Amino acid sequence: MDPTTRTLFIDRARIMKALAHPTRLYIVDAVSQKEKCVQELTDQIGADISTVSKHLSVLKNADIVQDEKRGTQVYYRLKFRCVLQFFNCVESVMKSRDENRSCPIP
Amino acid sequence: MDPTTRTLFIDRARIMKALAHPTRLYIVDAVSQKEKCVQELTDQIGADISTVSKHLSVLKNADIVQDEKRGTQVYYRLKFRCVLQFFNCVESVMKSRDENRSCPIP
DNA sequence: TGGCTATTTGGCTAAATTACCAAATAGCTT
DNA sequence: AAGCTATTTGGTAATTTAGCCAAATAGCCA
Repeated sequence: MDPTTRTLFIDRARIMKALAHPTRLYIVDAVSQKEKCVQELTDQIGADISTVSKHLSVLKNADIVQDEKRGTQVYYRLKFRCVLQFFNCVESVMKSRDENRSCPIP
Repeated sequence: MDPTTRTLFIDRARIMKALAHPTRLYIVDAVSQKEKCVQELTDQIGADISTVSKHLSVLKNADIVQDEKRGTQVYYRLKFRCVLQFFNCVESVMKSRDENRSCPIP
């Protein structure tokens, strides 16, 4: 594979990786409707706040979310709405898996 | 977070994880146009064939690709075209990163 | 300034992922 | 059956990731 192509796919994977964790997918969903601060998200998720903060920084480094400091709080919101379309497709894939799981016995 | 929601996001993440690797993203792209056998993909990728085979099985277990054995060869093809839309969005995200990287000096 | 709240960072351990080699399996073909 | 080709599986070492705790930082407000 030529170096340019290689780099392209490495870069794409970097962004996909940022989305490849349940907590981070939850965050994307949560901040898509309305900006949320770290504490709010932590309450909903139920993990250590440092853990949530780190997940947020992963998403931020991938340019998937945007942050804005207001007072002592930091609010996060989704930067690219198109990420939400992923869910539709993922849902289709999950559905097909469910359908194939059925094993009718005569 | 309630257990049902938790499960939903874990399941979604399972599929995203399957897509979170440069080689696997390359494979998705490659088999989207035309089915390919393991050897063909291996030639293009330039890794050990066992490595490629394992990547393929990750994609297959996530229901992203489909395989079909013909003779001694196994052909893989994309099962859900919608996965290709991911690339468009990922490209947008990458573009925004590039734009912000420019640091004009007066 | 000192105290308070919100968030991030550092350090550490446990778990997951990846790549390669070697060996096993599967399906021709002679 | 024996040999050949294509693919998968098992084993292993190196790297990455995730989570928690503790400590550091940042911005308010008295």
